[in-house]
Amino acid sequence: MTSRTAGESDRPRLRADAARNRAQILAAARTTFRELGTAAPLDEIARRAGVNIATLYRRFPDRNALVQQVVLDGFTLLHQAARDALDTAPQDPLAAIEGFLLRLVEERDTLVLPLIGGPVPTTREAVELQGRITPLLEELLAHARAQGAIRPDATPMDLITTGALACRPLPYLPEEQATALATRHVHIFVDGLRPNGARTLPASPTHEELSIHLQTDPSRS
Amino acid sequence: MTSRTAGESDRPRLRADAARNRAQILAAARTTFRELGTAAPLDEIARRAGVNIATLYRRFPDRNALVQQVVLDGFTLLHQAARDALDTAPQDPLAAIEGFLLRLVEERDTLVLPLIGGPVPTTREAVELQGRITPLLEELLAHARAQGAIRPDATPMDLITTGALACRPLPYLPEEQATALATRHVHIFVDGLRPNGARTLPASPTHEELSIHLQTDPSRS
Amino acid sequence: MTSRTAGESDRPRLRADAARNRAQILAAARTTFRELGTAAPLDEIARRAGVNIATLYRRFPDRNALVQQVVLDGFTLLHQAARDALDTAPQDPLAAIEGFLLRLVEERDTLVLPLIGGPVPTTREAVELQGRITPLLEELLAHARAQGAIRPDATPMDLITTGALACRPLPYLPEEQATALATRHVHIFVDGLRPNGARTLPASPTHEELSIHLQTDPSRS
Amino acid sequence: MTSRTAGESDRPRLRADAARNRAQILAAARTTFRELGTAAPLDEIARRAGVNIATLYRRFPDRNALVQQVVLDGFTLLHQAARDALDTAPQDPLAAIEGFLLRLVEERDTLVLPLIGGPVPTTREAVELQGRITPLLEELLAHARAQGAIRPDATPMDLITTGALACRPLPYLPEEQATALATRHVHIFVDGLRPNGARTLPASPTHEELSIHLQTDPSRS
DNA sequence: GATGAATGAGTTTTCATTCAT
DNA sequence: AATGAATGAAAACTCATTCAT
Repeated sequence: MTSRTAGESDRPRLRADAARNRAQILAAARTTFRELGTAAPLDEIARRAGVNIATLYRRFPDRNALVQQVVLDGFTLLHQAARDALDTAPQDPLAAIEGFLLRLVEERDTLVLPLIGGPVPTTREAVELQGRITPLLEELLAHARAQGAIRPDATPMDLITTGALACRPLPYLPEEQATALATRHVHIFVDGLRPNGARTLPASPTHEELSIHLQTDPSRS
Repeated sequence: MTSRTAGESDRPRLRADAARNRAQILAAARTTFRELGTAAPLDEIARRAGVNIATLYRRFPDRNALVQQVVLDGFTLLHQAARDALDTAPQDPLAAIEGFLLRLVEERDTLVLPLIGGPVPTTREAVELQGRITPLLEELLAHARAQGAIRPDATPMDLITTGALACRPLPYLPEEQATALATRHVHIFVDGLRPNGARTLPASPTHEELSIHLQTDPSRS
Repeated sequence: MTSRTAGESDRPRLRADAARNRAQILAAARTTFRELGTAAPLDEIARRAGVNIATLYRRFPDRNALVQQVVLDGFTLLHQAARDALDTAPQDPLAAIEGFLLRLVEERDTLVLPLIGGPVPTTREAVELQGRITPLLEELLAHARAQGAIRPDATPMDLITTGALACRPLPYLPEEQATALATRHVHIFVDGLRPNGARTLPASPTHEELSIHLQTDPSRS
Repeated sequence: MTSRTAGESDRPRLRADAARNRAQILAAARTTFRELGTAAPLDEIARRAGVNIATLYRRFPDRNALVQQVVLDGFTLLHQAARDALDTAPQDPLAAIEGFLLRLVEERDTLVLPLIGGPVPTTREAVELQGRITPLLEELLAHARAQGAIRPDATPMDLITTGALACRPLPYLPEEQATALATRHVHIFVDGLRPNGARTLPASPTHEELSIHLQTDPSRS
């Protein structure tokens, strides 16, 4: 991945140093949001990025602008991961699903915010991107179902839920160990997706039901 | 569960009204920490508990004292859930494991903090309790292995990781739907624990490796 | 000095435990006021006295009541010291003056407040007592002047100023050393009071000028 | 004295407006500490300095940083006064000593804190400066002794004690009258320093004994 | 008479945000 | 474009005071 972030193409090209600062701010924002939540002090983010707080404000006029860019970057990655998984799905769809989930775990530093539980995306770009992901996952599952490689009642929401959960920070563990644990978790989960001996799953809320609730932000965090 | 909270027995008995306030403060703290993180404003907790902020401070001299009591209460529940699961393990050990995980999901309001990723427990009581949980889970797994009901490489840490992940708040969803999604997730995960067709799991960090890192708190949150 | 404090005779006799508490509160108040000023937390005084804050409030309805009692006790001591000095003045008036000042230094724990720089006395009793002290000191000086034992321009205010200064806490020094330094200081000062080779002193504000200003309290401290 | 304060040279140069604010904060701190003690509300200091409380915090991260700078400024003045006194000592050493003490009284607004009884200096700079003062006073006394102008047993500590006492605020008196009283006091004290008829002084704690105790701060005040 | 408890009103400290350099 | 500086507003924490036991 390059240092340019999603959605940047609309904007006038930044001076080299400004672009570097912007990237550093976003990187600092991601790790800080992961550790302290999206209510984390902006000072702290600026400090970690090595820039003055006023520089952060010049790039992102308010907290939400920063949060939304982080969200958008996350959705971009998520979308890309789903597309890439779809490419390999015809050969081994379950491996493709597992690869998709493991990639989310690996890149979860970039993904803190966009999954269930993150802030509601409010930019047009992010909302559109979000809408394009579920169909891709549905398609991924369709491949697997067609080959009898998966229990028939698994849904895109189950994959998103798993991504959301497995990407959550386990903040008191070093990266390596947290990744190892999350990887094992995904591994077992994917084994549970196989059809042999699968029990019937309890009912899932529909995507529509979920969407209704994804529009209101209960808090700043 | 009674309204008395863990560890209270050491302390001089509180007056009835004070005990009520204390319980309300802890309940408010749990929901607030879930929603806003452990850096949440203490005012907010006091407001939700219906007491003055100074009353909160009288009971809990600083934020950490409150956090630690919430952690302790969580470990108490976790310990009890493990013990109860062990009671039913002889009949159907996998059902006991699933019941254990689903109980954590159901009672996750009380469990926000004590699992991996929560604040490091610093009180003697909490540390002791924490240390007693892994052996119980090991015993639970031993039952399942003895009956050939589970893949042999699953560890207590896998169960704790799953509990930690599945209990994480999905804050933009109403309780009911979040519970439904987490329940399905656990269901699939438990199916993945069965031995038939299980692939070999990647390596797990050992309990010792993990313990080393659970002693330092990178931040207040 | 007994454990009864000045002005107590007006009040109904206290129960033995209450009297003990009252004395402990006053002792704690004196040391606390010396260390932290009269704005010191009343909690702290109650804590040092080993009683509940509400008990302090029962004895002294507000901070000023406590301060005034400490002031009154101080004036009582000051008055007594002046009277005692006067008794020995005929033999050696300069020794009497020195004895007076050194006694103030020794008992300065009880004297923190009543001298120049302390809170303005507002109770009738304290004001009366205060008014009786200057004449006693004037008489003491008259003896000394009559015997040619002192420079003629020294005034009661000079003695009070010296008492006020020498009684000030030097809080980072242990009692013993602070007393030693103050004792030497008084010693040298009294040598400076002798008439031989005395230079003329600069003008003193009159007692009347000073009195005017002693009626307003610039702050709570 | 210029508007720059001691120790500033280490720091990056402040912007002109910031330097002005800093000086105003220190001036306000000095008068406020004199009146209310070092536990005085920092709001009050900010208010008197005409700046926002947050501006005060930007310059001085906590109360102690402010206190220490005031201490340091005081030591700087004290050191300078001792050096200046030494310049005039050869002609009339006793006048030099008296001038030294009277200068402290006159400038006592700047000197509230650094003498015995003030907060223990904790910065390297202040400790060094403090250590350089006693030898200067010893030299001053040596001149006086060499000319037979002073009682032989007077020590630097006696001068420091006198400075400490004479500089103490007499807060219920207007400056002018407090100065007049302190001036008379110093005058008499210096007369007491002369050798003629001097009695032997009681023992003094040594400088070493005192130093031991000057390293622990019994309280914030 | 004494105390545990509660609270309202501070004071301290931090943070988001804007402005001047 | 970036930063040092300032500030108002919020949050953390303390204290004086009163009440109920």
